[in-house]
Amino acid sequence: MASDKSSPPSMKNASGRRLQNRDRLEADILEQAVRVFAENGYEGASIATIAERAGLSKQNLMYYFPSKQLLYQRVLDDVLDDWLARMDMLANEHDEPRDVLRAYIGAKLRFSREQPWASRVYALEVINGAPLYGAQIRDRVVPLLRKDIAVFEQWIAAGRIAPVNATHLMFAIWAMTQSYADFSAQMALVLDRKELTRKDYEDADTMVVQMVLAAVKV
Amino acid sequence: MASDKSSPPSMKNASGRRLQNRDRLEADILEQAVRVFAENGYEGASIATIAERAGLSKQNLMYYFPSKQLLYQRVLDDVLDDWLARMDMLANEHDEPRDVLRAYIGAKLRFSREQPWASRVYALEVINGAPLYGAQIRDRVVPLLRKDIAVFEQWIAAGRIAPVNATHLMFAIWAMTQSYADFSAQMALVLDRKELTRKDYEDADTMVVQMVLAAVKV
DNA sequence: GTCTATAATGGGATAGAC
DNA sequence: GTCTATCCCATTATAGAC
Repeated sequence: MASDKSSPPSMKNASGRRLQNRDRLEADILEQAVRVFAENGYEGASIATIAERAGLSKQNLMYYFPSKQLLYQRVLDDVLDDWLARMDMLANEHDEPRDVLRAYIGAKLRFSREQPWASRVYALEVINGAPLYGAQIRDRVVPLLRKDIAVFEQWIAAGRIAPVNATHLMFAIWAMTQSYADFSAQMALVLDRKELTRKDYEDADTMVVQMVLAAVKV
Repeated sequence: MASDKSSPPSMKNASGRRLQNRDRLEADILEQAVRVFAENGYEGASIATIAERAGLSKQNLMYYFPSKQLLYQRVLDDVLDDWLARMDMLANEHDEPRDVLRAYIGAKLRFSREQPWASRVYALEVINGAPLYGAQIRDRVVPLLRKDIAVFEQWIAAGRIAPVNATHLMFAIWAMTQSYADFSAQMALVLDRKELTRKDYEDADTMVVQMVLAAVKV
């Protein structure tokens, strides 16, 4: 096109291309934002730091995200989108409990390993009592947890797993898998390494699966 | 005493009494500080809020704690003092593994229930990578965890519990018990109550003990 | 869409009277 | 030890030129 001169460097096409470009920039910003929020908390994170890491000015960042709170909520939205997509189809009451539990633990641990910042941002929000995001947790996370707990209870009613407190079983699975993101700094100190290795996550998977299956006797 | 006039209202005696008074005030400040840090994170917490809740001016607070960072480190010191005192004598290789594990889980869960703010302040620091307190964790917490892990390993070597990865067993116990403080907001949402009850902690204890004992087959 | 400049606020910290 | 007053800085956010 002849009128390309007034467009940004990488915008070579029409509106589709422009949208793609904007999306790419937003993705860069969000990728840095989740890290900075995880490392410093909401108040401790500064727009300037996020902008600098994403390679633009803070005023320019605020052109894309008009306020810090909107950026933060978008970060949490994306965290939940990713996590819910991974965990959604796992609990099916007709599958073998053993296989479902293995898959569930595996998926949750994989999330902790692949998206530790996402896990940590979410954890920080929950620990603080979810002041900015409680409604979303109530509407999006809690129903999913309850659905999974209901599946556990159906298994118990059908005698397919040992009778345990399904709710606290879910809390236990959540806690153990989540901690490999949230407490990895302390774990690395105990294990005397700079950071957790793939082998550590495999050992974790073995241990957590072993504990859960032993508890429900399958 | 006749010279009481120039002293603070509650100071009725000599230096011993004055010290007691100062200690009392520091304790009030620290009690509020741990809550405010837990609810807002280090950066999100303001000296003014802590001072207001403790019933004094922020300038007056800074007479007792010259800087925010010193106050924060004192809070974490006290958290560790309390926690380490509760957990210290528990792991004795000569006792019955079953009893030691029960006592350990019980003590850690009790700490989550009685000192949720302490748990959360510590968790926030670890999640953020322990930027201000890593050295203390390395020097005070990690050795204790390693000692307990070593006891587990001696039990395994002696055939007193099933062969498991002792380190990850410890991580699992830590994660499950810790989460009843850190994630209680989310748990309360799932359970549809304003906050966790004593009964919830009892159910938690049952579940965690059941999982750990099943995993090590005792 | 990106830049310079700047407003406006909040919070940590200090000075000095009493 | 406590108070009033104030400084100083970081940070969010906006205005307006280009």
